[in-house]
Amino acid sequence: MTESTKTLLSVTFDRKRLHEEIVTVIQQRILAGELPPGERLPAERELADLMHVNRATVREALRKLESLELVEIRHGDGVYVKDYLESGNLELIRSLIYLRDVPNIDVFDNILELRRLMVPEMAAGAAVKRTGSQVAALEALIADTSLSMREKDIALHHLIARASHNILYVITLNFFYRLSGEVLDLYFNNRDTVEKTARFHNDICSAIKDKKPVKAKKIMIDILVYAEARIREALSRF
Amino acid sequence: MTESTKTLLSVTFDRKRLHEEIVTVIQQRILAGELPPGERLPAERELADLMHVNRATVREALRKLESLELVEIRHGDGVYVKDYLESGNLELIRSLIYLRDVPNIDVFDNILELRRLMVPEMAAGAAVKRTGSQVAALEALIADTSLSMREKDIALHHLIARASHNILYVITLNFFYRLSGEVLDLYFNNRDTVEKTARFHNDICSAIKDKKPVKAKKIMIDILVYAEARIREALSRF
DNA sequence: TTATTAGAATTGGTTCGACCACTGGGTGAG
DNA sequence: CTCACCCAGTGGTCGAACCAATTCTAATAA
Repeated sequence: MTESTKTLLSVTFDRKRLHEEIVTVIQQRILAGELPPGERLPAERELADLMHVNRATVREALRKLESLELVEIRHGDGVYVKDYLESGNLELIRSLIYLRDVPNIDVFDNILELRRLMVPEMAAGAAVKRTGSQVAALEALIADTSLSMREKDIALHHLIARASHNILYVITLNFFYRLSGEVLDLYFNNRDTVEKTARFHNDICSAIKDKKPVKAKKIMIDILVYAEARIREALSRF
Repeated sequence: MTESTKTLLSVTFDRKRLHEEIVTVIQQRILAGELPPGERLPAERELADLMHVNRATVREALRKLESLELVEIRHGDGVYVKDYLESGNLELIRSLIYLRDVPNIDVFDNILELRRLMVPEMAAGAAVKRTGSQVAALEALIADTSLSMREKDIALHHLIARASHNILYVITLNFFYRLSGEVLDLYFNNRDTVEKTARFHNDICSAIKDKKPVKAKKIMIDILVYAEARIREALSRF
């Protein structure tokens, strides 16, 4: 009996591991501003008592909060809240979206904005730097009939990111996709979109193969504009 | 006697906490490809024996590796290596730069490339969305004489990021700065640069105040091009 | 009185040993 | 051969103890 709460955008919160619950509790309080930067958290032993868990469990939670750059742990001193606007990690965005029960649309807009800036540039980079084998991989992917259009689309973006030879594009793109699972379901649940996507795959692949960065960029912008319109449309239904 | 190793770019590795050393060891082996994706790590108890530490310490290390998305921990099963190119975290970039003893210049180029794409766009966004109080904060910062030019520059970029009203710019920019501490020292250790920076601060501030996004973007591109040239110059001396 | 310093109290870091909870695979009943 | 069950292995949590770094306090010396 796994207690799991499914929410919009398919971010699944599995309340199983105890230390994860502790992370959630403290994280939410920090992001909500209840624990302002500079504030000192109760001692580990005290937190353990307060939350009725073992100190080791609290420590594992603190380890996570530390790697999110939400707190700073000082040996012999204590645990202090950091200003996430100055030190925060991209992973925080995920939590920020779900701060309240309702997804935070502003943050989602921020993500789409950044995506629209980066992804076309990434496509242009791929059109310049792609290797022969990367073109082959793209063509093989497009020819593959065993995948759904959604899987294909994600894999294609991943290949393009790698072809751009900039690992930051690869990692950032993964971040975007990790955040938008369920939205993608809505997006590809549409005959028009599937057709358009297939055409897009062929076009972008050709542009990259032919080393036409400007063309690749334009194609990417077009599909993103279309996709964003669809996504906003789907989101507005909530 | 804190054992601390200072390296280029001022990333300081303090080998103090035991669990952090364990993270480093395993992380390096994963990034170096010795532990390929899908590979199963030894059991916690076994790792503890191998590294001559307690299991609790190993667990804290695994917690960190998990939040770096380098491994997946399955209750009752084991710990498995993930493909960091498909799941990795931005924080990984930091480790990737220092995989070998020598900084990885390719990754550094990747960062500069992304910065050059994002920061001008961020400036343009700020010129459109900035509030009155944000302009006031910018002007106050420029007038402040108690800060070094370096501190001012970082603070100014931070303010511009916030004025862009896109939290992803804020967080990504922090990431860039966290990565380039020592390079900035080299950069601002130059009279010409300091003068140019002061002028830049005034120009970009005016453009944002006057709501001239195109102008703000151009100013930002100019200074970035100049800065990159300086940085590469400094780096080439190593 | 003021500055210094030794030590006590606090807090994070690590260790040990035990038990719980989930998984996967093997084993025996049908 | 199939399936249910069980058990060994593995991660998750617990409790208590001790080590190590920091901070605070109060006694001491200038």
